[in-house]
Amino acid sequence: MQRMDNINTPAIADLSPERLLCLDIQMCFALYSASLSMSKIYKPLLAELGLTYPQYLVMLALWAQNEQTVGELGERLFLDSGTLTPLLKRLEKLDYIQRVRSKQDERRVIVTLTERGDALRQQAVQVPVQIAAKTGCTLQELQSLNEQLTRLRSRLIANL
Amino acid sequence: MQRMDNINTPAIADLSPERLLCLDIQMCFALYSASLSMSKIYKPLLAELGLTYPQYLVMLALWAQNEQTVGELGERLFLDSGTLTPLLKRLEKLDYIQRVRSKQDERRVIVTLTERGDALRQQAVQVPVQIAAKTGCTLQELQSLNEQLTRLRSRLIANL
DNA sequence: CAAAATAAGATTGTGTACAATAATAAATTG
DNA sequence: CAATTTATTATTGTACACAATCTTATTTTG
Repeated sequence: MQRMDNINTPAIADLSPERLLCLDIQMCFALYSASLSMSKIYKPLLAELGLTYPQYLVMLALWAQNEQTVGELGERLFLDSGTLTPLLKRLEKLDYIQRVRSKQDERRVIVTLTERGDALRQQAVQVPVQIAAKTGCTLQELQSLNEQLTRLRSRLIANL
Repeated sequence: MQRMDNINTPAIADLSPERLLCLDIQMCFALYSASLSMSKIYKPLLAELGLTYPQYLVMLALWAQNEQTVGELGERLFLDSGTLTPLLKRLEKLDYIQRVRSKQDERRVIVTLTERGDALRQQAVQVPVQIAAKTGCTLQELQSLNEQLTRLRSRLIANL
């Protein structure tokens, strides 16, 4: 059943500017502050692995699929080379990854896990277990939030 | 009715590490990337006001209540002086705020809107209207996300 | 094939975030 | 009341984010 002319869901446009302003700001701020709080929760756990939160995301992407170009990593993580290049250089200095220019296309830089970077995966498995306890989320909440935020992100990116 | 022994909501602890890892990571990444996408949506609109997104949040806090100390702003926005001090200096250079040491307690710095900063409010009212269109959220989504994210943030901060 | 256009990363500059530390002021306490 | 402790903000250093620009390599096109 498609949505009918809906009495229970007033359109955004029908709200008073004040109410709209209030809700919109609240949601955006909730998003912003929840995201910062989340990275603070991760910080001490990731510090044991020598990683920051964005570095952890890159490692997750590489553990899921090794050998990706900078561009591919950027597409998956929604980050550009200005963010990734220095971050990847730090991961390289830690000997978690290797950066090698492609022979087929000298413009591309291929990022590969080192042995040490691959081994780190075993240690990293415990991270989300400890995080889950700290977030105090039910499975429903995790799933629901994940879906809503992913949908939101899609719409935002489509309108950039 | 309090939650009973619930067949429909398996506990986090009952999940396999793989599934937990997957969900947890997805949610955290969704949060992180949605937050970054949101600030990208705001950026061009706020640029017209000469503001960054965190600066906009500070202005919103001051429009809601003028004359706040650095500490009070930090408590509302979940930011510390290391972030706020340079940000406030930039807002001061823009002549949107004033920073004055309290006479009663020389440790405190009181932040006040300038005439220009107060006037900016009129221009800023249109921002959330334009944002709402771009987010493509229903009222339900805004409310639901706001509540969920605020609850999440509370739990995260309680566990820092 | 040479010139122009496009693509992929790197670099530069600005502005957060935040831990750690410092500097100063106020409050507490022996 | 002097010494210690605590509170408030500022400073320093590291690491993102990202716009704008640059460099180099590939692709397209006349």
